[in-house]
Amino acid sequence: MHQVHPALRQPVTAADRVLQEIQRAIVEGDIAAGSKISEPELARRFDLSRAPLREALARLERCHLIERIPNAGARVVKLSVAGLLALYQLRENLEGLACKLAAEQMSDTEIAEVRQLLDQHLSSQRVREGESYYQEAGDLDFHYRIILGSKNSYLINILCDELYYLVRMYRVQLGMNGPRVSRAFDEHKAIINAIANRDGELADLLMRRHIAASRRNIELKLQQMGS
Amino acid sequence: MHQVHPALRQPVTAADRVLQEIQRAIVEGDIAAGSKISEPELARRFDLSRAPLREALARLERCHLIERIPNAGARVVKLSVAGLLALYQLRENLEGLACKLAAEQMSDTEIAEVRQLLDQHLSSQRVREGESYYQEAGDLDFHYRIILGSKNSYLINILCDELYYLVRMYRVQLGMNGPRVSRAFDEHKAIINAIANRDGELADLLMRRHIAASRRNIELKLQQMGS
DNA sequence: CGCCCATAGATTGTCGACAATTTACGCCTA
DNA sequence: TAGGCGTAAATTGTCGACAATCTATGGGCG
Repeated sequence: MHQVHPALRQPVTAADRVLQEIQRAIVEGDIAAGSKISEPELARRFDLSRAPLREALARLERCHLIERIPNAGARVVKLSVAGLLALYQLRENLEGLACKLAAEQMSDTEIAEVRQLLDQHLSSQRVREGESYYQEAGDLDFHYRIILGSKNSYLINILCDELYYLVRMYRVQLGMNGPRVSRAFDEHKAIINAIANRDGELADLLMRRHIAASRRNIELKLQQMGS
Repeated sequence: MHQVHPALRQPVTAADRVLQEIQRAIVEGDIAAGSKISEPELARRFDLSRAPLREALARLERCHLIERIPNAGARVVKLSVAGLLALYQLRENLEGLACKLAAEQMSDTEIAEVRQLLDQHLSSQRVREGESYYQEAGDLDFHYRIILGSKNSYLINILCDELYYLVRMYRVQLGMNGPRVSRAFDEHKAIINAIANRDGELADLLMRRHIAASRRNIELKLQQMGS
């Protein structure tokens, strides 16, 4: 039996469970962005001691959802245009690389499975027109598959474990909707086609554009909010 | 007063201190690659309780120096050709990006400081011909400056906090020496020149080649050892 | 003889309390 | 009234002990 990647490992310890709960709470804005994290309060709220809670906080810091200062506590990260640009700058590059590697590394069956996934999304999208949650989940699922397809464990770790929660936080709290939703499907299709043709260079380019378009969408929302 | 980057923050807590000690021990092979980490043993050895030690272990996992399995403990990472390739594949891309950004973001004074640093290295190299430790430290210093020059905090975090200890581990344990040492200086010079000319594309290319050359050097060593 | 299972030992995960540090408040002073 | 200082409260960091889980050894069974 081969070891599954930590990113999709199910929680076994109390720290794992509380981590997932707090992650969800922060990503969905249930715990407000910029607010202070109180260890005693969270410990009471989730009914466990501070030891596993602190373990969870360490991992939250790892995925950039909180910022800790020694002896002074932790704060939930604040969303900003500058932060979004820095994050997506990196994402464009890394997921572009993931595409290039996936074009070399993914097996034909893996590629077929991703195509099947896209067809599945397309049909469910026709039914639930404009339903942004499914789009969100479907988009993530697509990106995950490509990233895993790169077969580079360090790259997988950075994207799936360390950056994606923050990406989701921007997307959930600032919303992705409008005409982007339907276009994203076409872009996904073009990307997997390039990978199927083993054209890593093109897949890289298309993924960068895909992510840049997504960034502009959120950037606009952020600026609208700011004004 | 603005906040310094965590990468060069000095230790304030016991967990910070023991982290640095264990990091050094693993990187330099003082704690053997592939060996099991025993929490009680390390706690005795560094004369502290398991709480700060576990905090340190969490961060060691973050920079890929150990691998943990829930309820089963931690092992020091094993060096391998496959791991080296995956790591350097990522490094080429990320430091290439850092160069591109540095060409846009670094101030003229920052660039001048890096040039001064290189001159300094060159003169000290002439005196200590072939001294690999200084080369090692100097090379790291150069790369750090470029990375910090990118001004992208996520990129800085990944390279300086999460990947560089492992890079150093490969370099220290498998050694960088021979003709590479003197060539690296010239390559550094060419890279900072490209950045000074605000030619991000060239700086990117040169850095990728620089890192690829370094990889081949270590790869050779690893294969010699394996046979 | 090899494989499986049970038990004993050791290790990791979790808990509650104490120590060290930071933050908040009130007081004094200029 | 604004600012600085000292104390008190709260928070974080650390400790030692207990509970849950895994590993290893030995015995039984096919």
